[in-house]
Amino acid sequence: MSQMPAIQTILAKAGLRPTAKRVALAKLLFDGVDKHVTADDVMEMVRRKRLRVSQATVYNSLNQFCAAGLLKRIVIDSSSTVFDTNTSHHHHLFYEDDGHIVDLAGDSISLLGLPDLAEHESLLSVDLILRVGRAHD
Amino acid sequence: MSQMPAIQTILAKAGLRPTAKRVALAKLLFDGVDKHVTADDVMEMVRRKRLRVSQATVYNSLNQFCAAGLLKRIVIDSSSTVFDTNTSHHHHLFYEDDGHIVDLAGDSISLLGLPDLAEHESLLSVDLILRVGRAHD
DNA sequence: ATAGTTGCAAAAGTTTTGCATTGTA
DNA sequence: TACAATGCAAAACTTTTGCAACTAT
Repeated sequence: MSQMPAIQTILAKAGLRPTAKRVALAKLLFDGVDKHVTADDVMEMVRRKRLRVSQATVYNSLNQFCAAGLLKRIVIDSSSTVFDTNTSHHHHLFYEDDGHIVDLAGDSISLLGLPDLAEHESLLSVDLILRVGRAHD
Repeated sequence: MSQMPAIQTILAKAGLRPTAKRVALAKLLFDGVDKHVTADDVMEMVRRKRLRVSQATVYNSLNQFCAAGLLKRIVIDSSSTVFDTNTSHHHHLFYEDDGHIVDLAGDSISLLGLPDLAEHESLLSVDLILRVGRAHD
């Protein structure tokens, strides 16, 4: 189990003030276990823990965490945005059946033949999603 | 320029009745030039051509075209769904600046190290998006 | 003290749906 | 004729925003 720094430290390093709501949400997210959550998932966690955090604050905080580099926004399905607590370079296996997502180490797959970009352009990210479903046989 | 079969033929092959609205929308989309469009883009095309097709019908038709394999849904940005008239296996370059999308031939990039799947699972699709932005130097 | 945060409700944007009407086979 | 397709408006959802009250530094 990876040892996480104190929540206060995580927020401080990201330049975010450790307010009550942010600390509460960060505790839910940064517990050392990688997670993939939607805003609604977080609302559900908040409800279960009987916390008092509004939906707007959940959305705002997730966006702030993203901007600060604590979360990564992943685009899997246009129905809702998923946030990933694993911010390192990696890929995703997406199970269409139940919607769960599994991380694949970034170096486990190699991509050959990536195109050259123009001088003034840069590759911001390489997003690879493997969609998996039940075999149809 | 690739020669497209008649719209009626395309729809018939897909098992869709060639109704006036569907034919009109199919003409906009399947003109031999690959396109990436959102529902809103299609509404805009409809307006420009002074066609009388409602928003609901645009959405319904795009979904029907997708289900029939005439369009491919691509997930680039969770803000809106993009439909691709190129239904063959390929990848995407996404320019964050202006949101335009460029196709990359499926065989131009090779992926090594794709994980093995369980017996009852199958790989439905391999979606690769290269996000490009202005170089920050 | 001051600048950043929060909650609430409302707004905005995308997509779906119910239902009466119309068109296709 | 029977069934599918259409338009309209309204609903459903996700996400953002304006503003007054509050809180960390």
